[in-house]
Amino acid sequence: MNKKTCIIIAGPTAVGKTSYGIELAQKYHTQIISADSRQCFKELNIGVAKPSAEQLKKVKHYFINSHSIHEEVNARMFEKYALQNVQKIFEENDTAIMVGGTGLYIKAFMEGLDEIPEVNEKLREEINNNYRKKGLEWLQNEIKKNDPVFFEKGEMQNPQRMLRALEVKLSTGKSILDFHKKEKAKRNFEIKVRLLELPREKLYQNINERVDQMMESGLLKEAESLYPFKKLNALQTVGYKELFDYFDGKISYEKAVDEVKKNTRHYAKRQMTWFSKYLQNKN
RNA sequence: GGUGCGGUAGCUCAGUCGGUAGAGCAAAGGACUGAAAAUCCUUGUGUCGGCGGUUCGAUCCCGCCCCACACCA
Repeated sequence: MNKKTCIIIAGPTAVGKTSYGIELAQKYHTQIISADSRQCFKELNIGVAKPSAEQLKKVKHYFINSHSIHEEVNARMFEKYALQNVQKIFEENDTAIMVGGTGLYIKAFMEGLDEIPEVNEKLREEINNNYRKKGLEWLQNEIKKNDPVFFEKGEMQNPQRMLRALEVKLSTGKSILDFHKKEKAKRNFEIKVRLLELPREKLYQNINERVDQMMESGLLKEAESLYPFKKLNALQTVGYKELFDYFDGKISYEKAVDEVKKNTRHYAKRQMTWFSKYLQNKN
């Protein structure tokens, strides 16, 4: 009996994952699960370099336009979503394709995230509000008082991690770091990885050109329509937040476009760092 | 042509009352378990415009030259 296989295509933004993935999916007559934390939002189009309507017609994509910016999407949720849908693909195919640049999501799919109990919504809000009012020092002190393990080993300058650590500790009584000791999850299918790469210079050129194309395609208008939602997590996104700053009069239009290019380059670099650590070409 | 103000890290500039220099931004590297296109950490040697002079010692003082800007002719 054939063993089911998921081929994962990963790599930095603007390296050419989308078209390569579609090519491969057509070859295997199968479907694609996107692993992109922003392309899943139906309200975000031009700025996230989503596959075109034409491309989406050629091959069915899961996790594209599947969610709204008003919903909460995260790595845990993606893991479940992707596992469920990869099984669906396997019902009719021996091969499934995953395409994406969100390293944590891919890792969650491959190895699983450790089981951590749900955190009470009110507690989360309370902690966030306190942090907003009282600042980093307050957060550091709270961690010091409540979670000595994290205080010792965690990132004590990184509010996002600290906020998460504190909510976990306060709601479970255990340090988040103590949840991280479990083994990697086993999957009942085979995983192959194809890491796409380009010389830095070429990649950066692609990025700069693509941003110019996005602006020509009407990204400014798209961002304008999303401006009312700029506080949402989904819009903490390169290509939008810079234009919001322009709308707010903080920077000029030219500066905003330059910032989009620069931040996209930084983003690509972070992806490359992540992938070089967690993924190798496995065929 | 004259006067004034400058020429210091890729960019904007600070500074050294003379002992070969430092910030921000850019750039590079790294981390990463429910915000991950997020968030955080690390990294600064450069003929201090050129040539002379003074000095034990000049990027800093003096002279000349070159370049940029502003104003006056």
